[in-house]
Amino acid sequence: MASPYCRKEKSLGRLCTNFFKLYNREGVDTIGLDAAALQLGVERRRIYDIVNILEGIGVLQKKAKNQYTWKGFGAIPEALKVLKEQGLKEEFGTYVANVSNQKKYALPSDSKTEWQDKCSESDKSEHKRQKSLGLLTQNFVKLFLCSDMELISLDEAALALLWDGHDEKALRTKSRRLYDIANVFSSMKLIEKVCSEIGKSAYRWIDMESCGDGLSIAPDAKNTKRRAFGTEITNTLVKRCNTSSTDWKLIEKVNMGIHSKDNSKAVQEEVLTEQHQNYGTKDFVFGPFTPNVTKSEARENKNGGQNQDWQNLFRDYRPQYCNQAVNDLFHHYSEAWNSWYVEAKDKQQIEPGS
DNA sequence: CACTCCCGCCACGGT
DNA sequence: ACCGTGGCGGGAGTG
Repeated sequence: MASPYCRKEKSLGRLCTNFFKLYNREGVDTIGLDAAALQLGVERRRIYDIVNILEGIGVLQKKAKNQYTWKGFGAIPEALKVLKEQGLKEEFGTYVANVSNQKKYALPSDSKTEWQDKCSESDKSEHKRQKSLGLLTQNFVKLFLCSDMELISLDEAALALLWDGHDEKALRTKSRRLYDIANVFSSMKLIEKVCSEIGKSAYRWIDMESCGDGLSIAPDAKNTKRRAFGTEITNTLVKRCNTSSTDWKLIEKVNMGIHSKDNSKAVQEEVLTEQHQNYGTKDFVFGPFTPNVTKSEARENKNGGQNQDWQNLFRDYRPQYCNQAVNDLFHHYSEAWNSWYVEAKDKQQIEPGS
């Protein structure tokens, strides 16, 4: 039912986690934005945020209108490598260093635009790209990969990447995007938030190779707040102020094919083919194969026995959660989905016309 | 109060 | 016109 508003539940980081739970598995190739929004229970606008950030690090690639190709975590290392090369060429490291040393005004605006406007410019779409979340994401990554700074605060990142030399208010506005990116990255365990005693928080890049696949749930000895991917994949659809007004009716309609917009058919098909869960009630559950695996039997990853070479994992292109329990869960779902799907298909043939 | 960042308005470009 | 996309910043939530 209408749960009370909880900001954390609605965070981009959480959404991102859910996004992965939904798509980071075998057999996923194309992602439709409508379906994603429906299944994750968020507005379309938020999907754009996630997608743009993920595209920046190679996890997704735009395929067509409304559609993205899922490249998966396996694509990250290569993307990072490219970004690092670019960044080194553009001398990102020195920029951050300057910023952190001299605080403001360290970055001559012309030299900044030098690398921000690397490619052609002048044309409008390029200008737009310069301000895009995707590019900011990539530049943010470069800061970490190309400087030898252990910790980078968002302030510093903002100064390095967004400071135009005078407009402080604009800087604050643009900085909001860095928070977005940082949250997504945190949920992916690409970076980690670290608080100094002064209360200042900064981020540390997590070297993926040094900790298993970097995307799994860490053994977590320290009090680093690493997030675990749970089993709930919808963001609660409770608005900040006004309660209710969830779209479950719409979801049901789409699922049942009685939505009246012309693109409903497409959406419906998308949902039908993509969704490996089933829903129809307000409280999202995993449909006909509700997990009976709350505590999965496989739990032998104690000593990080799987921390072998994470790149090997990717080599056979089966980037999965290193966490066995989550893996098993997905395996369970896809199995269940398969059987359910076949069953449903048969039924449809028997009673056509829905 | 400062920091964080959700939310949705609305501009813009493509169809 | 309409729709997909996504920049942007107001202001709510949090510590």
